[in-house]
Amino acid sequence: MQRPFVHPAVEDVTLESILYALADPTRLEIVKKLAGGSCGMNCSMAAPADLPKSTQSHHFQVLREAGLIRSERRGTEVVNALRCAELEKRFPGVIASILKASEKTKKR
Amino acid sequence: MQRPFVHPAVEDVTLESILYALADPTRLEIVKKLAGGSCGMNCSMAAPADLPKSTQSHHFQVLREAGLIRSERRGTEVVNALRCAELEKRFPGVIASILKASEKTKKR
DNA sequence: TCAATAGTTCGAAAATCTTGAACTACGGAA
DNA sequence: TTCCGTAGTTCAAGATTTTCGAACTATTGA
Repeated sequence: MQRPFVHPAVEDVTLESILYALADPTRLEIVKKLAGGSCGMNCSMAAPADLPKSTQSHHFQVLREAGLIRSERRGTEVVNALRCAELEKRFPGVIASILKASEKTKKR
Repeated sequence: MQRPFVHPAVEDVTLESILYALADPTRLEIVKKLAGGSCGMNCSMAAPADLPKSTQSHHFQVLREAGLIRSERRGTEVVNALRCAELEKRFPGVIASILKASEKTKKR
């Protein structure tokens, strides 16, 4: 827990890592939830309720390393936030259109 | 080879299957190549040159079942084409923005 | 009819993912 | 301050996916 989080610079974020991160249903779920709330969210808040913590942790790591989220330790918890603005600048429309599409799709 | 190809109806295509299919570097490469040419392309044409045929075949199957491409047998070969228009209607901007982003990224 | 081309199928080795168990860090209570 | 609970991480191994060689099928052209 002491190791600081590593976030890639926006210019180092690759499209592929983004797609890879979003291709997992659980991670897409997390991203959707983060996109919903305006401010950051801790891990257990953003992840599906029944997901084992070790799996949670793994998914957040993938999202972080892909450059999709920014994580910050706040006491005992970790606050995660989507890097929307930066990513929109780097890959215009990609995240936005995916999030929009995912909203339309979810009511099923 | 006799089995006919199965293509999902547009309305059955899921965002997740699309993202999953595109998240693989090889498959993204294939999709980019298909998006480049205006008409269909056979498998070996669209796939990276050195990719084993069995792997090729697998990737095309994934793309097909995800709903990204439509494949048709033409004599001994299979002609593949992106289902752009349909997908644009179902998931506006998703494929387009990804393709655009991938162009920007590729020059490296 | 035969050979060549284009792709598919199968099975097994290699690579990834998932998760329980044990652990670390921090904050609050006593 | 020490102890407990909460939040998250790490590790290792079992489960799942991917990859790809080898053998196969279909179709075309000679």
